[in-house]
Amino acid sequence: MDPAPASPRLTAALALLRTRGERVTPARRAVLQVVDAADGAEEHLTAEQIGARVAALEPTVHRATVYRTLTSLTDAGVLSHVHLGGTATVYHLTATEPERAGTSEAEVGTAAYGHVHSGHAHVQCVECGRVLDVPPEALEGVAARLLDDLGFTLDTSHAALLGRCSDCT
Amino acid sequence: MDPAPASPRLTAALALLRTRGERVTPARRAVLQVVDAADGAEEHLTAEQIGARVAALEPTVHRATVYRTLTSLTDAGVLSHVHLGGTATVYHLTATEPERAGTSEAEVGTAAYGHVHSGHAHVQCVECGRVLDVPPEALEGVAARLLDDLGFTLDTSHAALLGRCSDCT
DNA sequence: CTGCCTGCAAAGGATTTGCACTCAT
DNA sequence: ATGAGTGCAAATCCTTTGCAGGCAG
Repeated sequence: MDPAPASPRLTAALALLRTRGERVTPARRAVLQVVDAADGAEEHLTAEQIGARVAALEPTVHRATVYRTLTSLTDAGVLSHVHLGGTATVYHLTATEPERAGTSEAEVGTAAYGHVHSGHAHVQCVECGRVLDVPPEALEGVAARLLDDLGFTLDTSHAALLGRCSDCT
Repeated sequence: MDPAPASPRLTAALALLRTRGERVTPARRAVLQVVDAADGAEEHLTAEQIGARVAALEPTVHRATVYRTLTSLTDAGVLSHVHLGGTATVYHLTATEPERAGTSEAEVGTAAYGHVHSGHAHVQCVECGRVLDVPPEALEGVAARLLDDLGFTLDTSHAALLGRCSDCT
């Protein structure tokens, strides 16, 4: 009856974690669960926010542990982070493989573009802070050019571009 | 005999400052002088670094004042900042008009951070931290697309893109 | 069992704020 | 003169670290 009995991505993450020789503990499970849930809701959480939710979910887990966990899980490749607005760093599960979000993405109408995960790039509104996902292909041109001209390999999903969203223009 | 008797840009900045109804004080002069000097050297300074240099230049100016000054000068439009690597925020004079830096830029300096100025976009190497300038036009494609699809107005010079430079690939 | 991971608590570093005073205008 | 700007110092905020004990493997 629970809506999300055990996200397949969460399971995969835990498996990967063990593969990497890391231990699976309650704290790590809680962190991954929180991040996975946020991913599903297209939310971008900072270390602090993750800490808060973990605290709500598993009060025995200490803040410090959350920070250490985020670091080790990222090192292990289970988590990835994106730098937003030059200020915040948000975490998400490292998408092992591109998933097919059932939703009809590609739409522009409302707010977001598509979903989180994989190689998405991000843009953030400097006014309202909202984060929008951008299909990686949107940056292909720049990426190619940077590689050509500067030999610079662009990581399209590591940092957010800034600007103003339609609501704040 | 001083190498930089009084940078025209510094003078202009001070003038603009007054125009905006802001007062010209020793502290602000010092901050602007430090930032202008760094600009000339194609350096990117964080608030903290600016604070350090101001302290060396004008020991009576308090750290807190530097922070407040950076904020007000930015609000006044005299200074602008760029977010690097998603972590650091660096300041530079707002280029009132595109200037011709005598130096042969476009090239990657030696170590540290590189470059500044007007509408340049920035890319930063996640490995060595080096910052490269990118002509704004390189992002025109993305910018157009974001505006079209999302109504998002991209600010190409506000945040740095991340990746790996040729040396660190 | 062994040592990786955790809880706790205290340290740390960067930025901010209240308040009274000073100086630019 | 008059209030924007400043100095000082304490207060925050977020994150990290040293240690001893506990649990995963």
